[in-house]
Amino acid sequence: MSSPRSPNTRPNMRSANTGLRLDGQLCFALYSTSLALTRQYKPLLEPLGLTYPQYLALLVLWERDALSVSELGQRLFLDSGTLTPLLKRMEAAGWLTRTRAVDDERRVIVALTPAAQALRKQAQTVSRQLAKSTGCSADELVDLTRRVQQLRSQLQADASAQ
Amino acid sequence: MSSPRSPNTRPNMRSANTGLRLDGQLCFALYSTSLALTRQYKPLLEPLGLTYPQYLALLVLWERDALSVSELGQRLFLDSGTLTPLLKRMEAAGWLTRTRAVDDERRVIVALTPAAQALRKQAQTVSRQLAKSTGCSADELVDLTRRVQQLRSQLQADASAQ
DNA sequence: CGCAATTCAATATCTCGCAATTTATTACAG
DNA sequence: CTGTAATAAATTGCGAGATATTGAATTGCG
Repeated sequence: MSSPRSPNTRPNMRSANTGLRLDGQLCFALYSTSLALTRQYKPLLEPLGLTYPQYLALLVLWERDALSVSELGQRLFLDSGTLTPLLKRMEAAGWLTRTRAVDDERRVIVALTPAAQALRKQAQTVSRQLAKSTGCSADELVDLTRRVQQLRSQLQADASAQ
Repeated sequence: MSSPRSPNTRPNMRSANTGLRLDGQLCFALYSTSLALTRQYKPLLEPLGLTYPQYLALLVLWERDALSVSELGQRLFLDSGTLTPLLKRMEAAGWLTRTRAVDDERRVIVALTPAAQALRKQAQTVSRQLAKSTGCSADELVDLTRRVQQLRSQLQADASAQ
């Protein structure tokens, strides 16, 4: 298979359509790499009975359990309309419980079951395999992560500024 | 906040859950940033009658028109099962035509309509606005793009190696 | 009490990926 | 050649995700 990198990609010379190409490459790079990462996770998570967004939700809840839907959404940058069906599937699979808060019945508290807590160790194996797939050193991963996070912050600051 | 050693982020020494946290941050950073970018594009693309993946397909076709479905899929890293309904919607919207190749009737050739070609100029406006939203310099964008692309290549090399 | 804000749920549309199917082409055995 | 098997390309169906819109229940405050 030939490399997907197009031979006429020259970031140094700036032609008239630089703006379109440049942004095209950045948005597309993030998009396609995120999808590639999802594909990479899939076979690792499948034996555990998890999808990739479900795994991300567990990552959050392993660090801080018993969050409300909106608190979880803040950490995942996802809407409640996205989370509700996802959490229902996870509840049906036995990973968590959804109960109304006693002090405020509008809030739904999401709490992990013992099964989900026991899963944490296996997830470490998954994450180690993934880190290997990236072929990057720990320092490279940290640096890249920080840059991408910074970009996300910028985008959100810009979005809320409007 | 640009000190080389952030005080609350210590990637080098860590306890047992290092791998899990590290990878969690990278995969999640890419995932959430890609979604944030999609959200940023949405209001800009909506008046044009385009979704984000449709815009990406146009980016490819503006550079090289008259591709087959699988060739387009190779450039977008997407399956034909994903592209077929997307392309049908774009055909219904009048952006492109889908015709069987005369020399090999298995292949479906996707070609832009004049309307889609005329859209290219407006898309440059969109991309300029986006570049502004990132708050990054052109050099920063180029560098970040290259790193993310490299990560994608690594992931795919690893995936096909299995 | 009445009204606005908050929180989640229900619905509809568009993506994504995989597996199974259909249709076309190619290879090959006879 | 010819018929059949293998291969290739696209489509279809299914389950899961994201998003926006709408709506309903709850809370808080004037």
